[in-house]
Amino acid sequence: MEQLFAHLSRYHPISDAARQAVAACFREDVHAKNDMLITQGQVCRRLYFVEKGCLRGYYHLEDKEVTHWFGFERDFVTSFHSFTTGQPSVENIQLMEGAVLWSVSREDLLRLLDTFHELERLVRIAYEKYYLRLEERYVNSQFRTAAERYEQLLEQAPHILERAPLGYVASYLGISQETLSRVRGRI
Amino acid sequence: MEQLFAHLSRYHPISDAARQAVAACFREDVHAKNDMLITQGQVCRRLYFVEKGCLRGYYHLEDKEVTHWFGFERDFVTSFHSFTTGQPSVENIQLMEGAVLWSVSREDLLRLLDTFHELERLVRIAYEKYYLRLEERYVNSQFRTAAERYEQLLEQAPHILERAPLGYVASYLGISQETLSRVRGRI
DNA sequence: GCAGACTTTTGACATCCGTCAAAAAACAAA
DNA sequence: TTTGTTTTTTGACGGATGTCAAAAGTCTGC
Repeated sequence: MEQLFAHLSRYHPISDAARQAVAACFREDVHAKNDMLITQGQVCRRLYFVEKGCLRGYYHLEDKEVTHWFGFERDFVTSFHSFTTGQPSVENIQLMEGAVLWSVSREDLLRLLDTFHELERLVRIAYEKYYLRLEERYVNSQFRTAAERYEQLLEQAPHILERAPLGYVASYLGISQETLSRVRGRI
Repeated sequence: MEQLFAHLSRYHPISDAARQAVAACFREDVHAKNDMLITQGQVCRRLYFVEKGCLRGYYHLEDKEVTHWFGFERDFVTSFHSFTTGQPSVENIQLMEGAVLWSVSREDLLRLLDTFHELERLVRIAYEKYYLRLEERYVNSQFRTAAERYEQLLEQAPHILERAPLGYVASYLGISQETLSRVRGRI
């Protein structure tokens, strides 16, 4: 829980009152490797904070799995579309390692944002950062060769390569596993 | 200005007090076709609302221009990275048609969000929607052929094809102009 | 240490798409 | 209309990358 607060205050300071309210809403869960947090078709009702471990979000395209994000320590993860709209998730969330997660329900979160302007602001700022991250990923994928994408990842997120199998990473980068393997061998 | 309020209240209702404060901060500007709103290297200090007209954001990659978004009536546009971080913009914003824009400075906007929790919430909700849009674009670009991307655009944003030259659209889709032309001929 | 499962690499081949160059078409201005 | 400019199309070609298939490597549990 301390880790959660430490991370939250990097977005925006939190008063004691808000801190207590947050503490009352978040709950801790332990998950085993390969557990599914959310399966496609379910509604994702919770937002998760990763204290320990890692997971991935993936969807099915034709008969393949496409991993479109990884979550590690100090990341917030959820099926964002499902969580914000209440519609069934198109993606699956799977534990890549055993993990300790803190989570809050959509209703509790909205109540918190309603009560504490400072938390609404914190979330607004967090969204800004997450948006920038996604935008950067988008720009870095368009018009880049397989080799360039791999090198970019190696620079910007080497931990992904250390903790995720190549097959997942390949689809994350938008290339085939075979191409990624060859690119990697060449460098 | 009425159009701006009408659009804002689609995200979240606005009280009279907030409405007056917003009205005091936004200003109207008219721009001519091909005007540059922001050039790469400048800091983008304002957020723009498009009342009439259209524009595009693009950046340079090697010796090409890559258009990475279009803005039309009722869109908010800015160089998001520069606007939120205060760093020089990597992108250029150019008018594709003469336009009527309403804009607010970063300082005024932050003051508004500080004073009115409801506006902070409105922005938080707007960010959610913009994030989902970007995410969808991202997913729709990865692992899709040129033809699929074009068809997707034809379904989801035909107005882009009606108002932007093919060259801009091609880079927006992440393909070459020649390929887009061929794809288009085949359908 | 061995069997079975999963992951990564290697090879052969086809194809989509980018590039370069030129023609055609559309548009604008005089 | 005529002329010049910009945009779009067409053609020829090569290369990067996907696909299929099999081999090699790694990991796990008994």
